[in-house]
Amino acid sequence: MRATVPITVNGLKTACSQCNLVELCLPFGMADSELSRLDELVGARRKVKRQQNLYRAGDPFEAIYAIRAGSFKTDVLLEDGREQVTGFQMTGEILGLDGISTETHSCNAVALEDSEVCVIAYDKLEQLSHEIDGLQLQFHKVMSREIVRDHGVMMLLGSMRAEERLAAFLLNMSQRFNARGFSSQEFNLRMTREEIGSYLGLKLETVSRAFSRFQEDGLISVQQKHVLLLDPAGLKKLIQHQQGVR
Amino acid sequence: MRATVPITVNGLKTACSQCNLVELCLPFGMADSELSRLDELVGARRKVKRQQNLYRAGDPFEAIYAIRAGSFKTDVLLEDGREQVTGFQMTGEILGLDGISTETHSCNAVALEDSEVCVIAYDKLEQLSHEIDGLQLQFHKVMSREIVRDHGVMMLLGSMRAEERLAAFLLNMSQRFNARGFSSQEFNLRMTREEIGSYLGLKLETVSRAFSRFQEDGLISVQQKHVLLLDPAGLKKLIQHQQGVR
DNA sequence: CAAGCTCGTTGACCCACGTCAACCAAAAAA
DNA sequence: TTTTTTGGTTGACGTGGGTCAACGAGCTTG
Repeated sequence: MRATVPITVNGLKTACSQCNLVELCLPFGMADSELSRLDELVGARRKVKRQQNLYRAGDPFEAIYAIRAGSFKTDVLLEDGREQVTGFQMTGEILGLDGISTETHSCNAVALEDSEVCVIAYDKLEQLSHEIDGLQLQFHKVMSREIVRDHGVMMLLGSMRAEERLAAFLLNMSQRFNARGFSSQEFNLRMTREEIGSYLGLKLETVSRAFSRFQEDGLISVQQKHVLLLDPAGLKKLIQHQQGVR
Repeated sequence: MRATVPITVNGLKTACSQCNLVELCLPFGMADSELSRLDELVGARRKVKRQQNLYRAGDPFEAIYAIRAGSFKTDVLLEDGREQVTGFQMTGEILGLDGISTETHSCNAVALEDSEVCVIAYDKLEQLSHEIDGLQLQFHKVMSREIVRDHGVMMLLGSMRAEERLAAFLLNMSQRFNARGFSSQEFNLRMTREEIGSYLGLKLETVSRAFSRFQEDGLISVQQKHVLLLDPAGLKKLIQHQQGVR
């Protein structure tokens, strides 16, 4: 069992209008005039240390969270202990949408490194959505994007072979690092082989072997969590032209 | 290539307030006073014949759809022709949410039988959500429920073995038929073994074999699309106590 | 009411990935 | 620093489910 309590809430508010993540986050695409009204939306920021939960399955739903710094994984647990990682989230991405439907969170959100989130009280979001036109649309887009992303993961899990899954995963990470101003070729993964495996429906050994295979084939260079994409086009080709199994 | 055009739009409007699907559909949980205002939401109904598309990946997004009668599947296609069924939808369920994020549908929706949907123009929904308090919340819940459902499918695909997947699928269908006033023990599936297989990340032969195995073990009785659940508890146990593979 | 379909079942065989185990490198703790 | 723990790699081997193929039962269409 991991410690759950020691989570710091710090009072210093951040204005969305002055946040450099604005073009990745909930306010993306909103007019400046609307943007300033958003500043009342973020109640507080909250720090979450590595390995700590932002929330757990079963927790009452009160707020959604925008990642200000760091990264998270979300997962679902079966009674018998099996874990399925349902996603990895980076700065600007929104956590907690699963809680709206039953007013109870249905998955766990765990920080992969020391992180910080903006707490967005859901009732305030609802209320402001009535008033600010662009906010409602943006929020709907965020939820819809999550649904589309989930369909992509189903495609991965249901129809692709191990190496295709890992290739798709690496290209996805690359694209997301790039969108955040980091290199698309070189990055450090924040999750373990086991977590990648859980996400991709594979055992950690299979993930490790696929990494090694890619390196042998000159597609990437890996050392532990450090990844260098030498041939992104090659990875893309692997997904499209490889014979599917299932 | 399948015919795409011959889809009937019929003018006769249905009031949500008089629809018997109200407690399964978007308006679920809304006050009567709010409900009557909803009637302006549904523009028209549209019939979709078996095997025809309600919409296709790439179509511009304009509306979401509530299923009035019949059933659908949604799927995603890879360039090389691989298909992943992302869901099966029944009466009262909402289709088209994937389109909001990019204003373009990202999957295909195909009728499994002759069906009928209520067309809900998205701009009208947005507008009414500003005015009717309960509507916004309900819509958010519908989207959130879809996200939670998707996580469940990821669990299936990523962490369960073939027989567990099929057991979970059958119990899910049973529960949904039951919610619609049909028997939870006996029902007719609307999809083929291949479609079930695609949804569950299995080949049709594996699905067929799992059906046969369940029948041998006295858990169900199957003949083609007709299913009789003889021992739902046994199916449940299979999911919880079986050793997971992945 | 045949003649074609499409869909489902079953068997024989095979392979991608899981399992088990040994080992090493990094990171954390002492 | 040394010790311990955690995470990653690699090999040998086993198996769940994929592949290929034959066949039969319902629908559908003429």
